[in-house]
Amino acid sequence: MATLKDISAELGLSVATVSRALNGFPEVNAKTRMKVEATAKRMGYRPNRTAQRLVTGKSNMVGMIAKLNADNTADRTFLEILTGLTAALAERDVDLVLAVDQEDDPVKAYERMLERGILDGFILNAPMRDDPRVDFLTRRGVPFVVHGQTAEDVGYPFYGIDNTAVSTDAVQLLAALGHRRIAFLNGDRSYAFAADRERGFRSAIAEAGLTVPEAFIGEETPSESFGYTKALEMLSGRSGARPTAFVCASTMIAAGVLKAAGDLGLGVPADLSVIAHDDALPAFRAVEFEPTLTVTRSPLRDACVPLANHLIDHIDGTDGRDLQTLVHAELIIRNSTGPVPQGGQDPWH
Amino acid sequence: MATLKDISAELGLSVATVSRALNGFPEVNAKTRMKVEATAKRMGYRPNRTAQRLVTGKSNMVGMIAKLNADNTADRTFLEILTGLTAALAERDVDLVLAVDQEDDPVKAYERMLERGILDGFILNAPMRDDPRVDFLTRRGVPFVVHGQTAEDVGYPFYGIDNTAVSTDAVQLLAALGHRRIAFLNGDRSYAFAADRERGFRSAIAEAGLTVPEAFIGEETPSESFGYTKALEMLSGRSGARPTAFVCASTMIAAGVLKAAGDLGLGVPADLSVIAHDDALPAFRAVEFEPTLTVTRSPLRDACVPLANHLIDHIDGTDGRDLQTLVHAELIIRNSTGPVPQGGQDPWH
DNA sequence: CTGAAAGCGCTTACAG
DNA sequence: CTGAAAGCGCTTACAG
Repeated sequence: MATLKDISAELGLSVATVSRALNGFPEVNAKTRMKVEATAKRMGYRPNRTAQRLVTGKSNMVGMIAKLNADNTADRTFLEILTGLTAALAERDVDLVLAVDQEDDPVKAYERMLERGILDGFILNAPMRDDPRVDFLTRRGVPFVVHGQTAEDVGYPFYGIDNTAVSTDAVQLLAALGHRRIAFLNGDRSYAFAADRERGFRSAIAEAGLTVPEAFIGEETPSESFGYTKALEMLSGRSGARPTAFVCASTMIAAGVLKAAGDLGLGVPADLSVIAHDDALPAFRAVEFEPTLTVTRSPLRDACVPLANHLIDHIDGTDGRDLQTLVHAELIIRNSTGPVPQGGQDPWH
Repeated sequence: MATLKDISAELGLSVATVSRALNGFPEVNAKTRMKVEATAKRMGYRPNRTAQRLVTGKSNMVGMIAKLNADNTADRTFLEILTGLTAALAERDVDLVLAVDQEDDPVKAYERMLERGILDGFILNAPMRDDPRVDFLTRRGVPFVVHGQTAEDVGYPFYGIDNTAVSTDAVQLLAALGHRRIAFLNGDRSYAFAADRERGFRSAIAEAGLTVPEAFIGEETPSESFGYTKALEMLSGRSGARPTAFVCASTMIAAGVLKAAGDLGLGVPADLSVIAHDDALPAFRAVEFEPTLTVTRSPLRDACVPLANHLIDHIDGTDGRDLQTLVHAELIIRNSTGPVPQGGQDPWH
C-alpha cells in the first residue's frame, strides 16, 4: 500500500504538504495539489484509517446493537434499516459495527462495545419510552442518534415519524366516514412508537366524541397471525358489538385482518374498513393488497440517510437539538376504507 | 483514558516493560507483572486498539456482507448466524463490521470494504458452487472463512455440514420404510448447499434402485408457502402418480407440506411421510410440529464458534487446510415418517 | 505556500 | 529482567 511518504518521495515534497493537498487545505498551491492528486491516484494511495484515527481520535465507525425479540426473531424491519443505514453511512465513509444483544439488561451490550473503545457513536433502534440506553449513553457522553422518540423535549439527535399523528389521522378519516366502533391493533406498547400510537388513538377517539371498549384494543409484536387471530376474535362479537373498522400498526397485521374478514365473508370496505401504517417493507406492498390498502405511509428507508447524517454531524460537534427531525406520515386513501355500513347492507344489523 | 505511559510514570517503569507485563511476555519478573497488572486495573487501563493496530497491522475486525434475496428479504437464518457469530468473535476480542450488498456483482461490495482497509478478513455466508467471492478474495490474498463448501478439495478454511449425506440419510430412511415415490423440495440450487443436497438425493435414489420424475423435484428459496404450494400440486396427482414421501430442505418447507397434507385430509405419517433438514431456528421447532418432525439436524448456532475461530486462526497464520470442518448432521427419527401406505390403507389405491 | 518536528499510543528488535 | 529507541502512517501547530 502506498503511503504519504511514498508520494512525498516521488514528488520531492514533504509529507505535510502532501497530506494538506489531499485533505483539501486551502493554502496549498493549485499546481501542487494537482500533481499530488495525480500521483496519489496513480500510486493507488488510500489513507490509512488507523493512522488517521490514532491522531484524530475518531474511528469513523459507529455501532448498532440488534435486540432479539422474545421469540428470538429480530423483526424484519431491522434488516430494512440495516440495508439503508450501511449505505448511508458508507456515503460519509463510516462503517457499521454490529452486535446482537442476548441479555436482559439493555445497556450491558453497549457497555461492552464502549469498553472496546473503537466506536464514535451509536444508532439506537426500536426505542422504548424513557429508554435506559439513552440515559446510559448520555451520562457517558457518548454520541448517539435515536430512530424514534423516547420522550418529549430531549437533547439528543433523532429522526422519527409523528406516531401520535399516525393514529389521529387514521381515526379522523374513519370517523369522517361515519365509523363509531373502531378497533386498534397496536404493536408492543413497551416500544415508544406503540405508546405514541395508542395516545394518539385514544385522544382522537375522544376528540371525535366516541368511546372504545378495551376489548377493541390489542397489542403484540406485529405479525400476520396476530392480526388474523385478534380480528377473528373481535369480529365474532362474543364481547358485544363488533368493530366496523380496524386501525393496524403495520401492513402485516392488516394482512391478517383482511384474511379474517375473508374467512367471515365480510367485504372490505363494504362491511369493514381497514387502515394500516405502512413502513414500505418490500415484502409487504400495500398497493398489492386486495383491496389496495389505505395507509399512513413513511418508508423505513427514508429514515436511514437522516439517521446516518444526524449521528455523524453530532459526532462532529453539532448540537443534538439542531439534529432532530420529526416527519408527518403521509395519509394515502385507497380501497380498504369506506363509509360505515348502514341498515340492510350491514350484515350485523 | 489511562495509557501505558500513565502506568509507567506511576510505577517508575518504562512503557516497554509495562507493555510486556500486560501482554504476558514470559521474561517479566513476576513481582513486576503483578504490580503492573494491579495499577492497570486500578487506573482502568484499556489498551488503545487503534495504536495496537497501527503497529501490528491487525485491526481485530472482520467483515460480513449480507446479500439480500430477490424479494429483498434476507433469510432468517442470517440473523441466527449473526447472533452466534458476534458472540463468538467477541470471545476472541474481534468485532464484526457489516455491510449489505444491493448489487448484482457479488464481489463489488467486498472490493469496496477492502478499499477501506480496516478489515483482517471476511466471513462468507451462503456460498454458491464455485463462488466468485472465493476466487476474488483468494487472488487478493485476503483471509476468509466459508460457511459451507463451494467445491471439493479447497485450500481455504470452512465449516459446513455434509449436505450430500443429509439427503442420502433421508432417502435411505424412506427407502427402508418402503417408499418408492419420494419427492424433493430443495432450496435454491444456485447455492452450494442445495446443489449438494440434490446430488445426494439423486445418488441415493439411484442407489436404492428407484427413479424420480422431474415433477417430484422442486427448488426455491425455502418458505412455508413454497412447501404448501408445491406439495398441493404434487399431491393432486395431476402429473401422474403421487409421492408417498417428501424430503424437505428446511423445516419451513415441511410446515407447508404438513399444511397441504392436512388440507387434503392426508394423515402423516399414515398416508404421507415427511422429513426435513433442521437448522434449529428458534422460530421453527421441529419437535413442536404436529406430528413431531423427523429431521436431519445441525443447529446453525453450532457453526458460529468454529467459523469465528477458523477465521481468526487463519488470520493469525494457520494454514487454511488445517481449518476445515465438515460435520455429519444427526438423523432424528420422530413421528412424521412411517412405512409406506399399503393397499386399503392408502387412499390413493 | 511549504517544511521540519512533535506526537497520537502502542510494539518490538536491540542493548545491556 | 529492563530500558532507550525506532517506528507504524498519519495530522497539525509552529516557523519561515
